[in-house]
Amino acid sequence: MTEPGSTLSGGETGGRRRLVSLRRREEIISAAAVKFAEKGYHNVGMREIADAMAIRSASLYNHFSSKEEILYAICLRVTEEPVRQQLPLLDAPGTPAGRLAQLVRGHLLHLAHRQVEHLVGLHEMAELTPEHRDVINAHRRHYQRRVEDVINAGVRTGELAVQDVPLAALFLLDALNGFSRWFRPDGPLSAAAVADRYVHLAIDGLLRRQP
Amino acid sequence: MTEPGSTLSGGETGGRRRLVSLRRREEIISAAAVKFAEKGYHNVGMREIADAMAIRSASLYNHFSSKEEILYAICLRVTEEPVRQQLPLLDAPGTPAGRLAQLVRGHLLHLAHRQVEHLVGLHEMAELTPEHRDVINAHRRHYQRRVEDVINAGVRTGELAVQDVPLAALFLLDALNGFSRWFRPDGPLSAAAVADRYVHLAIDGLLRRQP
DNA sequence: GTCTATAACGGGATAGAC
DNA sequence: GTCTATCCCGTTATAGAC
Repeated sequence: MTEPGSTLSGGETGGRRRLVSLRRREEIISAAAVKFAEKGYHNVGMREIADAMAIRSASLYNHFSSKEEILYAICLRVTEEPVRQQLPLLDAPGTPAGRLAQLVRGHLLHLAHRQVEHLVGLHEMAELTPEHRDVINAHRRHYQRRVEDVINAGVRTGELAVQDVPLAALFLLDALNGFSRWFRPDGPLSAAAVADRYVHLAIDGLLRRQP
Repeated sequence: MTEPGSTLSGGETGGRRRLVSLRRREEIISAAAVKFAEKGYHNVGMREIADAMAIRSASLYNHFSSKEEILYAICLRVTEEPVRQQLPLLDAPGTPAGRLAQLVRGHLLHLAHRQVEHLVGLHEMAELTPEHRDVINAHRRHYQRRVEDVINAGVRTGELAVQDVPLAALFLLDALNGFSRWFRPDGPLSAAAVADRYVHLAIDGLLRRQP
């Protein structure tokens, strides 16, 4: 009645049932992400994650079949979620440069919104199983490809001037993702303020829009 | 006679003695860096590092007092060494933009030359003791500060046009450092070829030299 | 779904002979 | 400086009661 198999994680094939259990999963993911970001994946035990939830470590195995599954869920949040939430910005109306500007902005805001998860996802990739790592890398490559596509579109319309598009995309995405490592919500600039300036640096500078 | 205290690591205060022992240290650092980059710091045991050197794990403690000291030595290679070897490029003759271009090139070549060490240094910072982490961060900040300085100099001469210099420096350095994560020596572009294009993207694009 | 209790394992580090 | 042998501790994960 209360749903068996809730420890099975990956597929998420089912439908609308198991509401409470899903909530619990999300809470565990968030709590674990904070700890992992703070101290590193291997310096956080299941006991410590459980402590943050005020339960015992054994109880975590009702929601995840292993510690690695928790890490995998965190990594999905910062790869699959941007694919679903940010990439549609590239299909909106507007010129390629304008759509790319919106993506850059959305990308940075997502990095700020899910900062701890991004920190974990960037640093702990090596701890995933090869199968899970492949899935994560596929999401990343998909995202990167779409960025290359819109830059190419901008080059065709003459809005952008880039010689080596894949290389420029790498340059850009590395610059953006670095943001999650140094941004502090209580710092002098808000995420939105940084986003404004990064959009200007990237579009008007790096990729050179012709006026 | 053969030097006591060779297990003491940090200071490096001494002079010219202990030649053999230093060689051994360097070999251990290199071997460990390869393993750490491959599998992650916590997935490599002292036994595995020792295996790569064809000695027993206990013998490693004649050269380093702990596993963390090995990691610290790796991190120094990619923070202290660039400060010593790359920053002098900023004191060479030439315009600010020209000197910065040489630094960008030298930075990327160093990232390629010491790629495994950079991968470790970027990913395993959390495993250092707070004291060691402070030293590493001080080197990083020093390097970053010098980059800001040369950009400021370029702005003053009118060669460069940048509104928020610290932010542009972060953008640039994040883009450059990302290179070590995706570069493959056996890939289509050599490190020098990437460096050429990155110099162009950074100086002529991002920071906009006036012709 | 959570608990107590514990199994099973591997890690870093040390002692002391040579 | 390297060896053999071992200590000591923390880890993930499981068993089975409630």
